[in-house]
Amino acid sequence: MARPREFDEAAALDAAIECFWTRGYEATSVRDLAERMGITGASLYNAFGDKHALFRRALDRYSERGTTARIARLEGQVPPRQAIETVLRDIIEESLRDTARKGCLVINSALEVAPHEPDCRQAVADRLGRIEAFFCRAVAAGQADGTITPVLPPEDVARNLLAVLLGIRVMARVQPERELFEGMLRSALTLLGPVTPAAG
Amino acid sequence: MARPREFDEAAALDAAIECFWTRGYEATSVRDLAERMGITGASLYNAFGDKHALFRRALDRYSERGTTARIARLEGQVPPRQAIETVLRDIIEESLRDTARKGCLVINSALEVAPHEPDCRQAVADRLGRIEAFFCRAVAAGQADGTITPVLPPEDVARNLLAVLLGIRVMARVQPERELFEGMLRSALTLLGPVTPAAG
DNA sequence: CGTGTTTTAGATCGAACGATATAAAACACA
DNA sequence: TGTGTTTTATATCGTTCGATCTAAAACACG
Repeated sequence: MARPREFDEAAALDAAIECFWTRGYEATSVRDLAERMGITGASLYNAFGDKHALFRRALDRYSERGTTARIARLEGQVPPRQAIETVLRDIIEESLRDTARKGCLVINSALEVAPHEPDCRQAVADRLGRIEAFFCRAVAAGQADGTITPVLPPEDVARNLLAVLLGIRVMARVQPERELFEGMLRSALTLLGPVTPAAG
Repeated sequence: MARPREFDEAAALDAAIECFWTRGYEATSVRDLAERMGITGASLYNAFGDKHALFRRALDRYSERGTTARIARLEGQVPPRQAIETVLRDIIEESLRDTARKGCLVINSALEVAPHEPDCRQAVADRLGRIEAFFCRAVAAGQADGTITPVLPPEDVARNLLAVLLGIRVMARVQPERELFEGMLRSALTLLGPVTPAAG
């Protein structure tokens, strides 16, 4: 019983994601956002509240469609070792295609926004915790079915895999290089043991 | 043959480092900087040029006294394996004491500033490249004297160690936890092989 | 076809931004 | 003790910031 929205909220959020992703939170102005979202400043404030609330919406939307979503699709569908490797290889390829050096919005926000905003910090910590937990479950599953060596605790292997993921995301914003990324991954995969567990 | 400086440039730069380190580049205003540096805006611009030039000076000064300096002091003085472990353990302890979640200025700048400013990107890439090169030299030296297993190429081990360093620095800004940091390190050190190479 | 409600567009708010102009103050050198 | 030069302090400069006001436009409902 009122005038309807003239813009697609999802598309507008995608445009906001693009802005925050590329330039960061502080360097993105509300005028930048409104222009890229194809709406006026008044509509932006009417629909989303303020800049910070819009950022939270953008961060949440990005999170739902990022690595966490890929993990949900892979886990249980492919063997654990392959799931781990696929997640990290996809991030490597994405980072090498990322000529604008956007990196990952969650991890960019981890450094720029999270330390000063408790709710963003919680959201970022939650996402990274889920990734670490996935790695841990996958390693444990691989150890259970014999495809991953049980000499290391799955928690520690998962932490190294998380470090590799974070390392790739950081270097993607500075100097994306295939050999660097694949070297990080190769050594981490060594922690899983030989690919085919040679029986005797 | 003129009026002398009334402020200590080094101390002023330290104050500027503190500002950029804690709040980041964009969120730090020139007025914040001048106040913390104990000088007026006019003196700041007269002495340093503009905000970006001051940031570069601060980043350079920080870099000279950070991990790179510690590496220079350790390398050649202690066994390679111990040098690697000391560097990373120091970063872990520093991160756990870092209640303000400042992390590392170089890596914070890697995400916020480097993608958009070629000269900062070059400076950051140079610093991280030096750290990776140190890890590589240390692993190679350890392999040469038999204290590090030669089954992995030193380049790849160095890349994983760099990823662990970056991972610690990222998580230090979000959620510093000893078990996470030490788990990253433990698994990376596994790549070096057993501490005492058991003969037969 | 009014009435009520929300969204739109455009103008603009006060505050803060990076940076500068001006002139007095503090030195080196003659 | 003048002269030249740099640094200092104060008061801004014009711009942009995040956010809001006003009123017209667009719908649902009666």
